[in-house]
Amino acid sequence: MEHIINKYKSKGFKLTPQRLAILRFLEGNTSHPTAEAIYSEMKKVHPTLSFATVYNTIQALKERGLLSEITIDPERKHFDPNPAPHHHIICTACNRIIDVMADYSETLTLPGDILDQFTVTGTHVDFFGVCVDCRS
Amino acid sequence: MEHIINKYKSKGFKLTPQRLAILRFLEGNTSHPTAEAIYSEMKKVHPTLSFATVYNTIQALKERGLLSEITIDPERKHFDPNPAPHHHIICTACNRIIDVMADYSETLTLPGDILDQFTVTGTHVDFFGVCVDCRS
DNA sequence: TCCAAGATGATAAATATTCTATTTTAAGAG
DNA sequence: CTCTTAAAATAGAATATTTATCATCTTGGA
Repeated sequence: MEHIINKYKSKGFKLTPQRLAILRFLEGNTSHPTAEAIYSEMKKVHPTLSFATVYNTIQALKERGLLSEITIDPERKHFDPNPAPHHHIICTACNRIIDVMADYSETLTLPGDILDQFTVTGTHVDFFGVCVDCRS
Repeated sequence: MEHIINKYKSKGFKLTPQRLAILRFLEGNTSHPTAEAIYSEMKKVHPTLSFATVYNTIQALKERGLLSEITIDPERKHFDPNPAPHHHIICTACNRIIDVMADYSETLTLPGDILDQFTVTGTHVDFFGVCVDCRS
């Protein structure tokens, strides 16, 4: 846990117990939690935690490029603490989101007329499907 | 305009003036409006229109596969009346969304472990960039 | 140990969307 | 053309999500 403290202190985070709990929860987390999921999980450890603190921490992480918003689920935003570029697949039945670790950057070329209009800064692929658990 | 009436009647739509105005506004519309944009545009023609009617019509169109939700903009949902599969690029400065008419279906192959877990039903590519107007 | 910047938490507010109940209307039957 | 009924429209309340405000408290460096 020491390395987490150093990691975020070096990024300019002031580390309070609440914030540290959130950072530890997110570290290496591949469950793509919603703000609500983070909040209710943290409530167990810090019952006085407020939603504002969750959103503040999310905001601080986003500003430093350590967390990204996932919009694949139209119902609500999910968050992903993995800064490595990757994609996602969502089960349209249970809304579970799984990482898709593949690099499509070479194949996703834009039509010429759009290349003239835009300077591209990023790409993200959303896959939709039904997972084995929901197929039965 | 006759063909719009027939098109939607044959799909089981009860055509009220408000609904018809929304359908005409969306027909061939590539501006990817938000619910708010549809509402304020329709207000000009039907001042008594309520937001519920906008959402009801959106819902009815979605159920019939004639409208899809676009989640590329984390701020709000946009809607696209083009049922043909395609992708989008958003300007991260002005939030303008443009269609990307390209077929990547051959190149977007999933890693084997995910193919075992999911039956894929669809794919959508989000491109992020800055448009010429915002670059200056 | 002290201080200032920044974080917390309660609350209010803004935004987006859905729901409820009532009134109105479209469209087919007769 | 009128009647009937299912569906749609409306207003407004309700819910959910996210942001803002502000007084209080805490972290971390001087």
